[in-house]
Amino acid sequence: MEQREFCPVHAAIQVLQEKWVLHIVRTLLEGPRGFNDLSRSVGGINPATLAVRLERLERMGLVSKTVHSYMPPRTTYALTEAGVALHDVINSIDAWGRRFIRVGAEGEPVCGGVRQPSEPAASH
Amino acid sequence: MEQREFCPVHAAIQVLQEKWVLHIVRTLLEGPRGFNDLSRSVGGINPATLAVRLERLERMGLVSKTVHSYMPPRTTYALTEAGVALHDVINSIDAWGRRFIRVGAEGEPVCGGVRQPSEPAASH
DNA sequence: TATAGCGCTATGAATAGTCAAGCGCTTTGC
DNA sequence: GCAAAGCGCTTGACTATTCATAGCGCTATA
Repeated sequence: MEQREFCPVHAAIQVLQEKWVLHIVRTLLEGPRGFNDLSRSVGGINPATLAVRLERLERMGLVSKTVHSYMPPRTTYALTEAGVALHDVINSIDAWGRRFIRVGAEGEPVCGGVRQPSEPAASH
Repeated sequence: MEQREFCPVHAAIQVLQEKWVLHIVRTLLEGPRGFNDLSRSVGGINPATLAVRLERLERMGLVSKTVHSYMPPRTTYALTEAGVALHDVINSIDAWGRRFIRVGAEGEPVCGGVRQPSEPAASH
């Protein structure tokens, strides 16, 4: 598509904006997991989609797949060094989210300014 | 979908992983822009998609829209305080990308180990 | 006068993601 | 000893999202 010079930020965003990728990375930062375990931890992801994402992430070198046994099937997915390095990205997203995201009236996320002490905190 | 307690990181990721959102934010961090200008700067985004994204981001409070005149149409989109705060997120993505992303043999992005300081990274 | 540009919206086609079911096989629980 | 649950996925049918392209009314510039 684009023939302009290679821009690392642009490329990084292209990877990270793919649906579920950040969720997958965040989950794997807690430790290696098997396919179904990962699926459950991420929550709501389709196995077909997860398989496609994991294959892409593995080809990119963000995730490493280890097959312990074919039958019974036993596999673990873990982050590579480049994947673990996304810790900083997740951390800054975390900080931003904690500071700016609240739940709106209809459950939709809303970004406010700095938290006012007067405003009620969303609590369940 | 999920009925578990509100998790700000999860919510933040949900917002940021939507296609084009990070690109839009990154562009708007450089300054306010009109619709077509923004479209060109982001590069490759469909106007229909951009319109939907901007409306959502505006409703969320990440982006503010200012209509200067209806005819001729003149509008600018800018980041709110919450949007500007994403500077840190973009920065860490930038750092990660510069350090770990290279171009593979077929033009596909690949994540390698630590990059040599001698190697230059093109900026856009 | 002609052209290009503004901020969008309307189409239909292409692509991406989702749901549900299920495979062969082993372990676990009773 | 036998049923049920779990493993890592795959398949096929469906839906949602994104795409390319065209165009609107109008004005500012050439």
